[in-house]
Amino acid sequence: MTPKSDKLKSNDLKNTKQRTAILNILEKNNQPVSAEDIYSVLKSQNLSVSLSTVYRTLETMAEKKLVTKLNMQDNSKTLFEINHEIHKHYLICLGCKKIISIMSCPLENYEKKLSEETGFLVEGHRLDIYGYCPECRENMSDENSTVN
Amino acid sequence: MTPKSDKLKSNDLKNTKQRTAILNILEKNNQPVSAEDIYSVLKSQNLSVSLSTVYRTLETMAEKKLVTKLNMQDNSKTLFEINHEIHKHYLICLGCKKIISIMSCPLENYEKKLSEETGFLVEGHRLDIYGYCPECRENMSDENSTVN
DNA sequence: TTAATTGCAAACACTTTGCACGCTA
DNA sequence: TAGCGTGCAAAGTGTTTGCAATTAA
Repeated sequence: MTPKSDKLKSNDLKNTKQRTAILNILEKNNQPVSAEDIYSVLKSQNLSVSLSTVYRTLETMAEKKLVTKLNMQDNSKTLFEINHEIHKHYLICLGCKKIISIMSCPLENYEKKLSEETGFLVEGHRLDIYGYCPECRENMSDENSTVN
Repeated sequence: MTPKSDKLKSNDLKNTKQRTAILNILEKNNQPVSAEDIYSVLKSQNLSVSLSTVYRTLETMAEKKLVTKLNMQDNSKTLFEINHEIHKHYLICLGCKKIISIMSCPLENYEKKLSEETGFLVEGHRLDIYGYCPECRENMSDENSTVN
């Protein structure tokens, strides 16, 4: 029994080729991906999985905490990534749209302070940092390079 | 000339009753509101403004930096608020969905550090904090109160 | 066997757009 | 009166759902 089927089984999910394939893709990506992204990869692999199955699978896996659902502020598609159970934040490049995970979190003490000051019971937070990655910075300083 | 028409004029926007009305609603609200919210208020005031005009106006005003566009992570409707030109963060109550602005920002030094460590040129960030407001905490401790 | 899972197409919610008319400057 | 702004209806996009057929356990 492969670790993948274990993962499914232990969450009361039947082990189907669709789910395994989707889980595979998520595990191979260290970047959050959209349902459509996954669907495209599956298609290119000639694995027939319908887009609605992709959505349903991702939703189910999110409920089971196998994956994490992310909505970026540009309100484009919802992104999904394997849940590594690690508190993370994201550096989002405004140039190439790359998303880089960062594991450090500057907010632990702040939350405590905030809670004391406002009476708000803090359950969690979402921090995304926007800017330009080193590669895009380089391209920017190159006056004549094309930017879309 | 009212301050409102000034605001529009100085941004090369014609002063129409629709825009004034929308700006009014935004200014009265210290909570971010959706296009639909604004549309409802307008309707209740018997001001005939179509929903598409509300969307178009908000979009235009966002371009002119008169309003700020917010997408919350639950991927519900886009919210808008008057741009106070103040760097803010939001406390979002998971109980009553209320959104509270906070003016302090714990991240200034962190951004600098991050930039040094990663080579990422930080342009900005988005921080939302989730939890329960004092009122909802109270309701929670009240075992028999109804929660939706 | 039988309940969970899937594919398909249709429905959905929110938002955007094309076009003819209206109104501001 | 020129052209920006508006209303309407229709189209778009991303996502969800109903249902009948399929498949894992």
